[in-house]
Amino acid sequence: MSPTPQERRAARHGLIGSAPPARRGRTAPITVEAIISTAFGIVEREGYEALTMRRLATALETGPSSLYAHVVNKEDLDELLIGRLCAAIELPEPHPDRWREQIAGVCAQLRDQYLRYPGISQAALAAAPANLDTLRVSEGMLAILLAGGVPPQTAAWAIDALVLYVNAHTLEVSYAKRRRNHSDDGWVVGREEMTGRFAALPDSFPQTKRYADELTAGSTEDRFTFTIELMLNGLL
Amino acid sequence: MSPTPQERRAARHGLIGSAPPARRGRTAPITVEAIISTAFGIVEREGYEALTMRRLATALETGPSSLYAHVVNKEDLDELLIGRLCAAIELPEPHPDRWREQIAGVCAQLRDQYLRYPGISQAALAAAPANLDTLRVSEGMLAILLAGGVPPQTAAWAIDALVLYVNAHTLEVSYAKRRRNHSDDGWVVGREEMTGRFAALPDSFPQTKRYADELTAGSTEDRFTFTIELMLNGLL
DNA sequence: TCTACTCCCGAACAGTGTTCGTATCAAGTA
DNA sequence: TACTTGATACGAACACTGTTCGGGAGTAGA
Repeated sequence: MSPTPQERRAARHGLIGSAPPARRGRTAPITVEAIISTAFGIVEREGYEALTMRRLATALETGPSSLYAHVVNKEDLDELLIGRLCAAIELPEPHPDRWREQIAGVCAQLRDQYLRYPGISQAALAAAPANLDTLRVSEGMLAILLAGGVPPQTAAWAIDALVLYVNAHTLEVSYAKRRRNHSDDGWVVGREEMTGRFAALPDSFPQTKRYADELTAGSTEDRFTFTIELMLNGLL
Repeated sequence: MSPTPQERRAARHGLIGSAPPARRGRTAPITVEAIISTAFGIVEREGYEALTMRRLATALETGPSSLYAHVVNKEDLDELLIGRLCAAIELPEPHPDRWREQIAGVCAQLRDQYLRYPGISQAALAAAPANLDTLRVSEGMLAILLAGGVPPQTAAWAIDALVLYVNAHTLEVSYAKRRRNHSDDGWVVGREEMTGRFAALPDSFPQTKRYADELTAGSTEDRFTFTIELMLNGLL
């Protein structure tokens, strides 16, 4: 008996490994691998919101129901995607003196991956956090922090905070970019117009008016590194 | 001519205030106020994912299309909800010596509001960040940080980081709770089973196995205050 | 050749947000 | 009083979404 998608999912969560199934009489057989790669292609080109089962099926030249032979759910597909995404993260060998830049580097890798596939952080936030691939990067980050002399309890909680922030930050950036592309409304505005709008606020916003420059300063990358460094500062 | 929903939205984003429309021949006239309050009721009882236009319409004893006379979009409705939610935040008078607890208190208020309406942080993350109500709490937090002696640029960026983390944290907690309620699968497990599962990992996860206790330690509230304090530590 | 067993997929179901055209009703005006 | 005006409300429909079911197609083994 061939594995049901549920069994595949269980195998992914556990440690069982099975041989891949043989191909059939299609031009390109539908495999979990093919599903994942075309899904990534769709997300990279059109964003995560465009990744629907139908869109994915037509990209594979088939119907939506064919996907459910290899994938339990859309939720399951999302889990596969973020697992694959985490598997691409390179974890450096922990070096006690360079723990800060090493952690920052891993976070930057995560950010780049998430931004390469816009909106996929939504799936990352919703996904079960016990996936084996996500656990791998947690393990790597934990090793770096411990090598740097961070206390275990602090390190454990800090990792959660860091990846949570990376997820949220990339999600917000993707939303902002989407809003900018869908610029049907005049709501999304540029930097200088934002400053002017802050300056034109009623007097019940004194600080916001006064520090409009600071509030709108910095690229998204600046804000990202600022926050990461901010969290890293308190670890020792 | 009565205001279209678009005009209402523009009025909310700007500073124009208009008189409420007169009521009609319904038992309870359908107003933006009624829409918001019943929407909050639905989210509080059944979660944000249950808040659909149809569900909201039937709760108001009408059809889905009737809502679009008062609300532009579902996105617009979401914006209204998080605006209302932010309006309920009490901002303390800044006290230079107590800026840390004051900021932590505001964050805790935000967290409690978000957790009271599970899943609504999703709307908060997607919403345009320039809403007047959200700007009010930003103004309040900025005032507290400045009074505490935090440099303006640091304060401005820290506020973004803080509210972003609060959003992400509450969203994750809501997801976990939903997963626990929908416990059709046996995937969601308790604390001790989580620890055991970590301990049973393959040897490629040495640190995770070794520090399984630390990784699963602490309530969600502990982790929340830890991260907030972590970020606050680096501000001076 | 016949059977068993995969894999695959068309059709349909129950949802979702949203729009269009129309009906209903209060107020203002001749 | 009769009539227009204008806003409010809503039924029906459209284009989507994820998902399930029953059967079709084709290979592998007996």
